[in-house]
Amino acid sequence: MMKELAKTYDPKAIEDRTYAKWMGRKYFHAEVDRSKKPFTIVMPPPNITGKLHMGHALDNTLQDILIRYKRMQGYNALWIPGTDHASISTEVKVINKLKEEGIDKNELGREGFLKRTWEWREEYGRTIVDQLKKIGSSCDWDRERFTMDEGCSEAVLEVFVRLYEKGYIYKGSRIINWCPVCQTSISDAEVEHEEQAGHFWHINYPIADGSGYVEIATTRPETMLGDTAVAVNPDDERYQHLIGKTLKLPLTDREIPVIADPYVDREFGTGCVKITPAHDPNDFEVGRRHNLPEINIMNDDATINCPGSKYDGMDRYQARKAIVEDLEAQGLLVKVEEHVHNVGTHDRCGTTVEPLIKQQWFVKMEEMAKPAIQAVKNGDLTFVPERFDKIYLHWLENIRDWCISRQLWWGHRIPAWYCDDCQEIVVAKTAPEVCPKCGSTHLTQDPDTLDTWFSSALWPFSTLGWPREGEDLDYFYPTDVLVTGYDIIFFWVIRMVFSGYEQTGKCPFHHVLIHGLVRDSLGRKMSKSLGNGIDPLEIIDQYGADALRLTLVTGNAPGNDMRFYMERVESSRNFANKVWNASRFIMMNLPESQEAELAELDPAKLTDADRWILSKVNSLAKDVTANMDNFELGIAVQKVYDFIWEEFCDWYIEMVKPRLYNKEDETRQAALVTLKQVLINALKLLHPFMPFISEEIFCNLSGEESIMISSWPEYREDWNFEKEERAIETIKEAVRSIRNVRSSMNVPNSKKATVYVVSQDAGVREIFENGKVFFATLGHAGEVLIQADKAGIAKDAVSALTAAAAFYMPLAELVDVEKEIERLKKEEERLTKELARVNGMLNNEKFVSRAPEAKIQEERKKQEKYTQMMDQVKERLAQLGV
RNA sequence: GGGAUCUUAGCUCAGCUGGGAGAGCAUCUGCCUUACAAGCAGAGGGUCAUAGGUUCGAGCCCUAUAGGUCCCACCA
Repeated sequence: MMKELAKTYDPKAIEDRTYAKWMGRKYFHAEVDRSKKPFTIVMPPPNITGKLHMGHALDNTLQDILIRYKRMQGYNALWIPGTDHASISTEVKVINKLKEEGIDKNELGREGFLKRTWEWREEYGRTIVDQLKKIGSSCDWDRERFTMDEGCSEAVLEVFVRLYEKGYIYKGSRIINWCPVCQTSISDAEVEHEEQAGHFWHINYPIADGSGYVEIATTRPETMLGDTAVAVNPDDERYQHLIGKTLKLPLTDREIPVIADPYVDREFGTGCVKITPAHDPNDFEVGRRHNLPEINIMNDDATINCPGSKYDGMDRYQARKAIVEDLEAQGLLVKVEEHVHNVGTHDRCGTTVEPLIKQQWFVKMEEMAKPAIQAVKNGDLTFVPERFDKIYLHWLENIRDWCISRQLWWGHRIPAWYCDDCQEIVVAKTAPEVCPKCGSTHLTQDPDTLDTWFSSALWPFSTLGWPREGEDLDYFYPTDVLVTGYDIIFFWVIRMVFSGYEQTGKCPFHHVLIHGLVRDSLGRKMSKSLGNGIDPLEIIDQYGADALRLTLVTGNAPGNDMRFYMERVESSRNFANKVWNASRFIMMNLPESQEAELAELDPAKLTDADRWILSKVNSLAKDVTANMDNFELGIAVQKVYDFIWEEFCDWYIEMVKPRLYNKEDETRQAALVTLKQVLINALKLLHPFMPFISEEIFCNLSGEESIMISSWPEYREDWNFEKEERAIETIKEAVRSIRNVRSSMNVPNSKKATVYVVSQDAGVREIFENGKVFFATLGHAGEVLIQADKAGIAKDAVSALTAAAAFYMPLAELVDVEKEIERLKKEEERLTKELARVNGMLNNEKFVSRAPEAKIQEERKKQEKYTQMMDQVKERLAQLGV
């Protein structure tokens, strides 16, 4: 009985079953094993805010490729999966969900809200895990983690306390970015600058002594309610007389001084700047330098806080309008200019952020940034592609303190307690019983939680058991590669690096493989609001996970964005089908009873074709391995693709068919063994990219347990057959040339022609003698006659010429002499050009004296070849009377 | 304002350290050849954005210019 496979590849019938098999056999699980080298990847934990999108599919496909490759190479490969609590994003989602139920967050209270959020987490965390499994991720689910699980939370507390004790975490009243909608502080990294068309309002501030006005310009007139000075440049001769004078702040009854500060750019605007320390980061600095009062004029929801004024309680934009109108009414509005400026918005909700002065917790960055900068400079940490070095370094070299407290409930609560009696601050991993200063038992924990990235920053080691010492940490840490998108280098990669150095003394990973965004076919970001997102699961459902993975990993360079086309998925699916059918063909021919005998490959019985394809798959393994090691995954899989489709299917399988069909052929066994060997090796090289189909075929074919625990093909000297490679390439060229001629003459395949092969070179004749059969099967030849001269060949035979030989086919009734002359002329033209190029190079003394010897030899060979071909063409043309 | 990146076949993109321009899709012409029509065989199609430079040799390195995309930045 022959093995029968379905005619087309059906991923659905295979994928879930295969994944379940892998899980059942614990192939993804890794334990400390000192006899093997570890290879570790931590998964960037997807947010539990919803479903996986195409970006996740890409990110995890890349990681899975690397981890499967290393596992096959014999490493103890560990890929740690997990999810992120994503504090603010999740909190917003849950709030919205509650809203739909008519529940307000505050009604529920902190406890109740957290309970609901944990329920949310259970549900979405599970969905995400299921989706990761669907794409074939071979991560160790026994080690699945969550940023708010017990271990990660302990790590967070430990780090917070350590940094606090070291003075690296402090609480302070500083200007921070405030989101009036989310009602929380956010870090600099979370502010997105957006160019907006606005106005530049020029306003006169009257000088208190009545001697005139000072004209200032502002884009945010409402903030004038909080002005506490007007600044000019100390060197600005225009305004020397104003320094020290007092101005009447319009719309208020306050008077403010004119101060001199080098921050002011004399060239910009009027050269006079209103200073609002409580609502602008620059003004804040100026204010602190000059001990100016900081007047907060805004509530947390961005309404005006100005008791007693008509603007009190107004929304910020409403107030802006009212203030401009009032100034105009008083004749103080000088002019209004159109002005495009950058406005900071909150990356989660798009709301314009307000700089506000608040008590917050900060991480001092200066010291911790140093080793992270060094890491890239001394090569301990490399980015792929390299250009991201600069982005990383630039950010770190200009880093500012990190605001880590958030006015949210979902997240790690800040481990700080305040004594109700003496206001002492106690920072500790567990709640203190009494105040260490006054002994009071009335202590209240800080209500705030930590920035979600505070816990993600510890992910590479918290997931391995840190802060507890242990075998896992010792063995698997530091990890090897981090795979992530360029969009979170600032948020995450940088923070992991400095945290890794600070807490463990080591860089948490050696390489960062950066990928871009998956965009829609028009190049737009996939987004909910546009509705242009493509669900990876739908693609898997329709085309299979392997097709999706292949699509995501090909046709784009690392770090670049890619467009997602259905046509590309289809072409990936077609490749899967090709692999499937090639395998089906081979298995149909394998006799089940003799499988055991097939295992061994007897070099003595191999034909040129066998050796050629073995040699090809051998160098393929070498090339692909090199590409994998350089993280050139797209190039690697492209080579496997080309090999399987072109060399193996279109050439080798076609060449081998006559031997298979003839049961008496004494090289039949060798062909079968070679087919099987080459296919197995190709499947192994393909496995990291297309795990399901490669597993299914491999197991059917080899009877072995699983391809994912088989060994990665290595280059072997005994499969290096240069002579046979050349022989088969010569034959391929001949076949192509014959096909070409037949096609241009519209000779139907059914018309078999006698082929005369003419070459004066005995070695060449031998090659063709050995490959005679290929003219019949691949070139639709009848009889094949190999000879040293043109004896017996009809004058009107059609010719096909290659460098090695000339081929003549007497197709008298079909010959179109005009056409053949035309073809030969074209060839002559081409050869003339080629010869001109080669001769130009070789006649150039400078080339001959300076180019490497190998290159010169190469060109000489070409010169010889083209000259030969040219002679043949000329001879043939002469024969035809031209 | 600073920086990165891109400009290659009709479309989308590859092209690793400089040594004769590639793929997929699309187009055209033949083929249901007993693994595959999700296939096979063939063909057409590109002064590699522009201008200089380095080099024996440039899609690749350098400089400038134009256009696109993105990131960073406290010019009110």
